[in-house]
Amino acid sequence: MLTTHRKQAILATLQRDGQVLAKALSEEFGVSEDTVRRDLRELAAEGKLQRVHGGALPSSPAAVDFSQRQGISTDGKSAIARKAAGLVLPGQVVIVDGGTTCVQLVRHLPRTLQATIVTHSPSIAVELIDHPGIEVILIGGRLFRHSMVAVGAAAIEAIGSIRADVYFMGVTGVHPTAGLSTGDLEEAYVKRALAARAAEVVVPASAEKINVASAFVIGEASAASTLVVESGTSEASIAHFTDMGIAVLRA
Amino acid sequence: MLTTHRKQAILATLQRDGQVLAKALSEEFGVSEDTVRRDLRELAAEGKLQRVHGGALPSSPAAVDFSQRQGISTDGKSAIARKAAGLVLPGQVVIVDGGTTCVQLVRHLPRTLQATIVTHSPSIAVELIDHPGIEVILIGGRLFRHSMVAVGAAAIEAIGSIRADVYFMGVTGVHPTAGLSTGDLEEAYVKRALAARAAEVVVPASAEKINVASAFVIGEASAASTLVVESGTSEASIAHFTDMGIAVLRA
DNA sequence: ATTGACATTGCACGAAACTGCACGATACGG
DNA sequence: CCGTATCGTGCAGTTTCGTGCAATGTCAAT
Repeated sequence: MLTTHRKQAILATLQRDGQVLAKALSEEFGVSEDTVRRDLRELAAEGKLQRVHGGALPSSPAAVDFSQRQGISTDGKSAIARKAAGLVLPGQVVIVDGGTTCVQLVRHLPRTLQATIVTHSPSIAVELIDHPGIEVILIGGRLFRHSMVAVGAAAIEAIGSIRADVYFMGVTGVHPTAGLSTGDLEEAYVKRALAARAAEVVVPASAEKINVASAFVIGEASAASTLVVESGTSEASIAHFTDMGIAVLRA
Repeated sequence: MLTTHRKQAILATLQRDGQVLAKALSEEFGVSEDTVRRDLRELAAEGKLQRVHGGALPSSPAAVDFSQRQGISTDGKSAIARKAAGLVLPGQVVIVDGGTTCVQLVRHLPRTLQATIVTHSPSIAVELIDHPGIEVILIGGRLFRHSMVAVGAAAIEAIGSIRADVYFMGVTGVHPTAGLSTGDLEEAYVKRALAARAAEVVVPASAEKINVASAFVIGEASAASTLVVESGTSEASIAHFTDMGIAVLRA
């Protein structure tokens, strides 16, 4: 394992969980705690995180609290979310994934919208409390801790009785050949099941996800009928996708 | 648990409630009171809070988040919730209803508790994000708008595969003859189904619910194995329930 | 192919931090 | 005034940390 990869993984874990423990990291990567401590020290020297006894915390508390917990994120992501939200038509049945981008998306839905929203994310459900016109269908199951979405057999079974017009799928990577991917196997299964039940699959793809392949494959890139990308995305980066017949919207 | 994280959590709790008690914090974090006192002393030295006998107060009164505090009643309801939360034993499978009292309840669960919590309320699920030892099982279904809990056939079916030790049932009325009742028919069905799957049913009953009958009956009062009432509740009001063999705890 | 400079890693060992317990002191309430 | 709860301090056990050092791997120049 490359040192650089390990450091990136540490930062990703930190971003996701809000904290990391030196001991847990050493077990996860199969290296000694000394090596992890060295990494943490160096990352702290670069200002990427804040070193504390036993592990590390984000350099600025706001970084994790706002972008992860409360969903406030970059302008690009917000623009994508707004663009994607505009695709929802009154009366439609819409599936919405968990994840920060999708939380943003439902925040951009008109408060008066009449629609049915299906979700396996409690966070999404809570966001929709004050949308009186929206009927919310919650997919149950075991909650996967990191992303707080329902997964497992119960979720898959419940999904079987859904028939939706659009599915907004959150992914961690969109790659021309490796396809759509995410960081957890169980999540991949659920996303695949959801995609099978929707007439259209829309993937909000912020800049850092384009041409990236994560550990677990959800399906071919063409499983997405539409990609929503940031306005600054280069034409070359998206040419592969348009060639495959995928519609690409710029936010 | 990271020391730094614990201190942050103490400050967050202080911000939310306007005060913290050393004893309560030690139980919540699963550390000795000495450790909590040390934390409080150090935070006081940094000026982050004001140390007082028994706990701590915000350094400046203005620091208290009043908007959040409105939701946190320091009165009987909070005491009931704390008392009820204390009934949960490590390793148990616990069903938690929706409703404000139950949200309070999970907030009082120790952060280090190892347990499985089953809920049909997205709000409860979201509250449990930062309890790493708790596995959350989400019951899906159509979300009943008023109380934001899953109801309907899908919820009933999912409940059928649950087997729990305790069920914390939120009700709007507890009456000696009219029994347990709530304000919505669908909710009544779900609560009945949940009660059937738990070995013990605990009903937190704040003062305004005692001897009240709402529109839809969940079951006989004796369907509850335990009532948790406010400390000021008169002996006469609860005599009927103890006569029925229901345990009554005073918060 | 060999050599040397350099980076990376793991281990050893003393230092520092964290935690819980014991004990006496202090504050609170009746 | 007294009993109880809370507090502060000292101390020991454990965990984590930082540094020095040796072993291993990489890469380029010879």
